[in-house]
Amino acid sequence: MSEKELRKSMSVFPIGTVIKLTDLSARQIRYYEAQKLVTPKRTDGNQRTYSLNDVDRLLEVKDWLKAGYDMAGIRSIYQEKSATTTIQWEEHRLTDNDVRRLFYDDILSESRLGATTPFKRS
DNA sequence: TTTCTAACA
DNA sequence: TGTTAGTA
Repeated sequence: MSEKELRKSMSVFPIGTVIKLTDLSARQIRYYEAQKLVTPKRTDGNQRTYSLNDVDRLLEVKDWLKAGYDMAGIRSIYQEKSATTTIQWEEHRLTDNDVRRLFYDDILSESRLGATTPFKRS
């Protein structure tokens, strides 16, 4: 893993900063952590500290939600293991972009309708 | 002041 | 998900 990636994985900001960066509520951010969508580190007084990668992941989660995914669906998208190598990380990005491209039209139509119309299969 | 956990009018 | 209570 390059130094640049190490920095992206470095947990540095508190939840307050993440809220501003993602426009998600603290409630949602903590809930997504419980769903294993992000894994912030804990510091001093049990405070959560997020990395750039965590913020990026949260922003992607917002896209999945807009595309109509539910927690279970998003959870299945990222079922990565503890050891995330550089190559696996890159592949993960490509996969995300491909899927996002697939739902591009859906996301646009959702925006036009102004309302969220969840579509899930069983 | 900010964040944390737990719980619910 | 929002929001509130009582802490650290």
